[in-house]
Amino acid sequence: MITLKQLEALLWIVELGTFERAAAKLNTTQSAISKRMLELETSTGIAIFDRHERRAQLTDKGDQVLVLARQMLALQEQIVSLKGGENPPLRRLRLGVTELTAFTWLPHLVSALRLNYPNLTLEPQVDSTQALCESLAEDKIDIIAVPGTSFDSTFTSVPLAKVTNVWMARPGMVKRRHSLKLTDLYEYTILMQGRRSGSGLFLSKWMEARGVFFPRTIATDSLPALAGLAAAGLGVGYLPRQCFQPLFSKRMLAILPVKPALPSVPYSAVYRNDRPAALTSTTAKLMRAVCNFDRESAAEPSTLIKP
Amino acid sequence: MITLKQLEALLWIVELGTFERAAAKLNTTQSAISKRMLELETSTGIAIFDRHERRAQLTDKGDQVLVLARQMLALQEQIVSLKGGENPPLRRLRLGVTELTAFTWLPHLVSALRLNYPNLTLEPQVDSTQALCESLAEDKIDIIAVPGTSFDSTFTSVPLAKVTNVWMARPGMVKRRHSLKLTDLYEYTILMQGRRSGSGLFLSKWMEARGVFFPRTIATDSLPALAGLAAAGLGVGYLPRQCFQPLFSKRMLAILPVKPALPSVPYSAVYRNDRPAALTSTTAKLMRAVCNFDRESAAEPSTLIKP
DNA sequence: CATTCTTACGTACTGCGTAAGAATG
DNA sequence: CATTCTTACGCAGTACGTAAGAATG
Repeated sequence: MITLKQLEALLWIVELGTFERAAAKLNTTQSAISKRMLELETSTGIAIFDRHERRAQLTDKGDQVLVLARQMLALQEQIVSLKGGENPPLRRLRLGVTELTAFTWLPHLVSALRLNYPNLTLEPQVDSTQALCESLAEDKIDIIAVPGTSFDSTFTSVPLAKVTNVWMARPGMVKRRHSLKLTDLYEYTILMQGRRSGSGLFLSKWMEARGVFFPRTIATDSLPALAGLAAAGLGVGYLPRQCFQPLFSKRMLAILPVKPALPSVPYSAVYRNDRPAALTSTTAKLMRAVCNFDRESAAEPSTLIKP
Repeated sequence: MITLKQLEALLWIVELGTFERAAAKLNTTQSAISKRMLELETSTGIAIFDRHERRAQLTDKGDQVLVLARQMLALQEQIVSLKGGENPPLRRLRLGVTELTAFTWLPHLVSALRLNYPNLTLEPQVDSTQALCESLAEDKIDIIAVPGTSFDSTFTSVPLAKVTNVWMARPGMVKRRHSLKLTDLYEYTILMQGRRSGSGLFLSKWMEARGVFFPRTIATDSLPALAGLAAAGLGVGYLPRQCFQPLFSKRMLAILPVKPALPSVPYSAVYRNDRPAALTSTTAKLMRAVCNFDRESAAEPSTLIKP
């Protein structure tokens, strides 16, 4: 096990030239310094000193260790220096969501955040999954809610709800009411999300892997546009069930019983590990709470805007 | 004293939610984990966990500590991973010197480096002190030899020789041969190095501080130009004694016995702390060796070019 | 009352200091 | 022979494990 004491000793040995002087600097004995270095070498398995002369002569690798040791000790000082400094109160949260989220539980989330952090300035941003991920990687955004589950280890991802998509069309447009197969839809124009959207990509891959290729498709990243096209009878849409409940109840769209059902799309909240996570992690928890609540209630989009 | 064990425990507590699970992950007991955290808190003086509920709830500062802890543990892994990797052999050294050095002991240094590192590619660069310091800060150069002694703590500086400047003029140009004062030179045009050069700046400041202002001066950054002007009888030059020995012996320039003597200019070799220093630190030692040798021998510039 | 963190206490062990040993120049 | 790193050995303090206690919901 590497210890900071070992690295500190290494630093002063190099700085002062001998074990003796480093020991004096650290208020201990040469013996202790020597043993710290031996322990450092055995625990890392790296020859740090060139021992064929009895001198504190660094090897090339020891030199590289030294560089990293300096960085670690600098971090240690940073931790200690946190003691004094006051933390500026949380004031800004840049959150990124996809269009689907913006339609459904974003208003809920905003209300919940306002309750928990009255002084918080929210900067929501609606964009494609791809763009959101890039913004997060560039540290231009603090937390995003996107389709997908596995992310780089430099991020933390919290699973949210799964989004269920359904086949829908204008009532009466598709003749047979029961047990449709995917191939039965080949004669229609298929309306679905583009591949820049995470859900669209997820489902496109799933279908490709099973050899399902629709002859005519219209792909857009705008959900309202797709819904409008479907309601206008231009084709069959495969869209998230949750956000079009009002269109179903008004009989402007009907759900088609297609089998097999395509898989539902898992969403995750994702934030960086290398930033303070106090705000982002609680936001992620709030996201999970509000979107699970939503899945059960399935309220109309319009009603969600009220706090 | 902060230990890596403590930080590792902190990481897993946050990752897994409870002390219990962190203990299981680290093959120890909750008790040990609890004590590591208490010790971390007392040693840093920072409240890391919010203790008013019995939960592993980070405070804002604990959150900031976590970010730094992640970085430290990442560095630890980097150190361990050094074990396997082979170090690419040293092959390139970008060294920056001032004009004076280029004239005097740079050839010596190059020979010495060639002896010690036969496969080394040298990239010498001659520029003003200011430009060299900037290049070093931007990591465009590995080591520089410049006037000055105190530098930022992110650099290591090794003292080299002191450069002695002397007043010189064409023989017979200045009437009185003994005990000249600085004010006696006011009637002549003074030839000295510009303020972009470290030595020029150093001496200008020294003279300013003592109220010495020469009415007519010519300042250039080119030493040969100054020497040429002095030899041509255009004025009195204040220039490093070392590099014009041949002009003295050929009676083209004479040293003026001006008192008080201006201070000699200390030179240092400077290199970054945040890069492997194996090559740069030995280069600095070689520099000290060759330039001290030079000060005693005071050989002609032309003879120094031979290895 | 179950979960979860803290405290108490005895133990094992790691790291240290003293002092002697070995290697280098 | 002086300097400098390593080894040996006994000690002390630290960190740990078991087990009980306290606080929370």
